[in-house]
Amino acid sequence: MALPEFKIAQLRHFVWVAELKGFHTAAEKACRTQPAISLSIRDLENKLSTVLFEKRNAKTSNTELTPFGQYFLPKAKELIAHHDNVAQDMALMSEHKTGHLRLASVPSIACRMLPELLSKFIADVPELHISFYDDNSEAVLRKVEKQQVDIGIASLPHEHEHADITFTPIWEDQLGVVCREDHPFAEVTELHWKELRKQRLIRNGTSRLLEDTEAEPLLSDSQFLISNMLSLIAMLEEGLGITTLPWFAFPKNNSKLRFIPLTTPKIVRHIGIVQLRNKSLSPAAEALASFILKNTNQDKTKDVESE
Amino acid sequence: MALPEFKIAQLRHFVWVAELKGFHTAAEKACRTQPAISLSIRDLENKLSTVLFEKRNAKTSNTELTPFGQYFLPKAKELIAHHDNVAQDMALMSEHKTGHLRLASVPSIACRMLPELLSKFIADVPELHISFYDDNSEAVLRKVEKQQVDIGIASLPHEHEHADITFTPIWEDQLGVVCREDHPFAEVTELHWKELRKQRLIRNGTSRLLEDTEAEPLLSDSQFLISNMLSLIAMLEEGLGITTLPWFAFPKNNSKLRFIPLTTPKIVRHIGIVQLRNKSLSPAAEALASFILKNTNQDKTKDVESE
DNA sequence: ATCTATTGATAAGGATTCCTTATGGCACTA
DNA sequence: TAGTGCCATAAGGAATCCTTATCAATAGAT
Repeated sequence: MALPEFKIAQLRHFVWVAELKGFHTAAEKACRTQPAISLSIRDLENKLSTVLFEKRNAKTSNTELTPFGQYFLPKAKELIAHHDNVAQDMALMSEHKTGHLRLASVPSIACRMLPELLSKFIADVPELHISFYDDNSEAVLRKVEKQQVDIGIASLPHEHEHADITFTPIWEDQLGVVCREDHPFAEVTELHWKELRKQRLIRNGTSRLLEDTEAEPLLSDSQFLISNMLSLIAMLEEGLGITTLPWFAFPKNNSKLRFIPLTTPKIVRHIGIVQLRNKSLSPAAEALASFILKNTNQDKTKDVESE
Repeated sequence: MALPEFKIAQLRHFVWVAELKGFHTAAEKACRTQPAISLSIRDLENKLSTVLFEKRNAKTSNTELTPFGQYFLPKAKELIAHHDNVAQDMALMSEHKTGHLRLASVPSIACRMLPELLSKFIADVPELHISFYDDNSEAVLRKVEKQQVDIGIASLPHEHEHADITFTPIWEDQLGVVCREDHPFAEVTELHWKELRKQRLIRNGTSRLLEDTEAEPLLSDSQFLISNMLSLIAMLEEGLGITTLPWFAFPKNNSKLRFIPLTTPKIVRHIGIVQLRNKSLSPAAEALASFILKNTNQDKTKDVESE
């Protein structure tokens, strides 16, 4: 005979009848009528081709298990417990309350936007584990492609258009000039690239944003390249020169430095969420993506213009 | 939301689709049509409120799991395995191929009938564990009452009628006289109790069967009481005297001794299966009981008369 | 490019299962 | 001997499952 296939509800009914010693109380607990429980138990007995409960001709009016039923009871309970564990686990998982979320982001967003976003996001999901990596855009994209990360935050260079990657733009990050507060530029509100030619310009990791723009000549003018951001800031504070930075990379609350938008050319990099095309996100990643989307839509451009 | 309740078949479908990488092959394996599998999976996805399989716009035409599905797969497999373990175990149990059977019997049946019966019974149930006890009828009954034993083989004294015990008679065991082959009785085919009065009668554990019969005076005539059966036989072989024994207690294949039925009074003890009333037997015990019944019905009386 | 074969999704109907209300039978109680 | 509490049974409706038939999309072949 083929192995029977138990239904979880059926097993629950059995356990309840056994433990509450009665069909009526079990029916109550199961939110069913008593005949439903009767049929359920009978079906189970047929599957096992054995009787589970003694016939009630005993003096005690309680329904009692047969030896076979006693043998079955603990196993049924274990099976139910196992099922419920899995069900609960999967429910938590699909409500992204648990699981593992791997995230990579470019440093500027990581410093400026993510701290607040992530702390809000994880506020009500204490069981969710998050692995975070920060790196430049290409590295972030690479991690996404290699599935080392579930979701990435980066800008999308043109050479990546071909890849199996979906890009959802979120932030617009405008390039500007950074100088010390006592620099003549500190007082102006916008700058033309040609105004920079007389200045001592320090290149940095973000300088290649100037490539393919009319301001490209600045790159060859430049004498310095400082790729480490902390060193760069220190040099700028020292008055060694000026540099160009995207707004998000400009350190927040820095009192010694000023950020002046570059208006000609206006260079904007679009930063957004990067994920593998044709691959669904885990519920947690999905939740984070929509959370970011929801919590940034309204101030997408304001962030750039304000302050 | 209440926890979802998975169906085992549904989980199987999921695992098959995942492992065979396709709905059609899974449907084949499940002996269902492809739409059935589609619906089954969709139902599961609704329960989990998540998608399990990537949409098939990928270049590879194989259906692939989502990360969530990958996380679910091993758990689903474990749950199915657990279920099947229990189902298999219970199936074996209900076919009495496994489990534990505790049996007590009076020694005569234990020696004369059970060896053959049990060896036949266990021939095709190698996983069944049997615990066997032999003792006199009262002790057997006590073990049954105390549920130290699932089933007993004994005769039912009158003082036990009241108890919660069911008795199914199987064998009729006739009392007879045992003497050495060179004794004058050895040649006769039946005896009257009065013929024993001139003999040296040895009492034994079974002698109380004579109580409440017209042959009761024999008990007070008797000079010896030997309760150990082996010693008793040795004494008889030595020609020390004669005794009364039920036929089943008379050692099989003993060439020195003879058994002569006592015809007046004809004393018969009924031996049968003893079990607790209102308590079902385990499948193994049930099987043994009906096995014994089936394999002894036809020669119930023949055993007593023959040889 | 068109055709074909294969894949999964969808719709509609029938079959099955599940659960309900109503009722029956049995044992214990008063 | 009627009453009460328990489970079993019967019959009908509701929900579920599974089928056939069809669609839509893709990949490979001609």
